[in-house]
Amino acid sequence: MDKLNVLLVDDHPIFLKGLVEVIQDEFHDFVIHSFSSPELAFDSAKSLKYNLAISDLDMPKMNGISLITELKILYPEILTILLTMHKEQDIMRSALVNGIDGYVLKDDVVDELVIAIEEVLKGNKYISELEVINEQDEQIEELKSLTKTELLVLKGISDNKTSKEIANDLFVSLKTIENHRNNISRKLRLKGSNSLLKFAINNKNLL
Amino acid sequence: MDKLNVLLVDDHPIFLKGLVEVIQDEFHDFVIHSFSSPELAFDSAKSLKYNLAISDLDMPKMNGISLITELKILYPEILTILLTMHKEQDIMRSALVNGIDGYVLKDDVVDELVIAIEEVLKGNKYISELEVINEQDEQIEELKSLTKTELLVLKGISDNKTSKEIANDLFVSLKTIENHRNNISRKLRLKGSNSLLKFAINNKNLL
DNA sequence: GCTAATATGAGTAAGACTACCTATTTTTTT
DNA sequence: AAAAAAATAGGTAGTCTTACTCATATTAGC
Repeated sequence: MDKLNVLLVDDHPIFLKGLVEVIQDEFHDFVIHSFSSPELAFDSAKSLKYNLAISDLDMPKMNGISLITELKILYPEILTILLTMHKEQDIMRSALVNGIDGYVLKDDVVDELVIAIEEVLKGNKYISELEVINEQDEQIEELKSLTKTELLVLKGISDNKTSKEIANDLFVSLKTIENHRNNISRKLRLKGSNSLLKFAINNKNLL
Repeated sequence: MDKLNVLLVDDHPIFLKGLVEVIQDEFHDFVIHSFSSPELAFDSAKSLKYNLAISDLDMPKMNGISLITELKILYPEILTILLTMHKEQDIMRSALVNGIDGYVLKDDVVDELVIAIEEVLKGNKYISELEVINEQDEQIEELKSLTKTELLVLKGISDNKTSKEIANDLFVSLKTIENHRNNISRKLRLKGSNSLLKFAINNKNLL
């Protein structure tokens, strides 16, 4: 097997170093060139033909998908793997649409990345398994089932308002707000003292 | 100079590998033991005395501050450096309150970590982006005026426990916990419905 | 040893939230 | 137009939290 030129890009220098180690340990026939920015990586790709590119998704200025799209224009046959913190399905799907061959979650174990590289080299696609959905994620899914008014109430709660204050804000009765609270709690499967308040504070960023 | 036992903890295996490389490259007299979870790290610390501990802040279950607090109980003279994505002031302040010696942002360049280690070994404190830290937020300052038991109660509240549950945990009367809550609220100048709960959740990372 | 701080526990009252109900009006969907 | 969903509001009971007061035993500091 010939030597393969491998392009490695991550803006976190320490992570990048770990990445080089992990990959070189496993694939002795790789000639790895690592870069801490997509711009430097792309510059290098202008003068050196790469067979495989492995890039972080979230980087300043140019993101991983843009970089890989550019690289594909230069070398249409280049194989590509994206590394990311995101486990969202739509980003993954978007990655595949953009001609990415592999998609690996950053906090997965080393084995996962190795398998991904092997599969991609064989010509297959590889996508990290979706994380098991936990309780919290389920609840966030349920957020979509809330009505406009319920979301308004939840927003009020997350803004440290009492039911009485929210009632005054919305010009309705305290009892109406209490009913909304109950309905929200039922939809989100929340039980017990102040569980709704806790949820609202912890998910303030979503509201 | 004697060999130094260094404990390294990060739940991202690839980053952890990079970390080992970077540190070993620079400090040849370090005997580095790396772990992917605070629990494993702490178990190891029970049978081996470490001189320096470098840990990620955000990890599942036990966080970096808790780990380092526990390690300090075992080895009061241990030097400690926290790695984190967060540049928030309150977390940094909390780190300092908890006796952490160094605080380095994960995406900083390698040199920064090396400098941090060198400074901490000299007995100095090292904090990334010093200028961010300034004394504001009186409430968080007032945290220092809380007694041990009051902090325990506050921790319980931030862990979503009711007064009744905390009372059971600590084998005291519900009334005692209610009194502690009142004393805490007075010290932190908190007033109104569930203000203590809101404070506890919002400052969970400090407790 | 004396004093202050801490931890413990109780009494009482009020306010807030939860957890069920039922019911009417308004809006949206089919 | 009929049916479904959403918003409104009230009842009742129970739990939890806040906000005071007071009291006592233990611990820590001077």
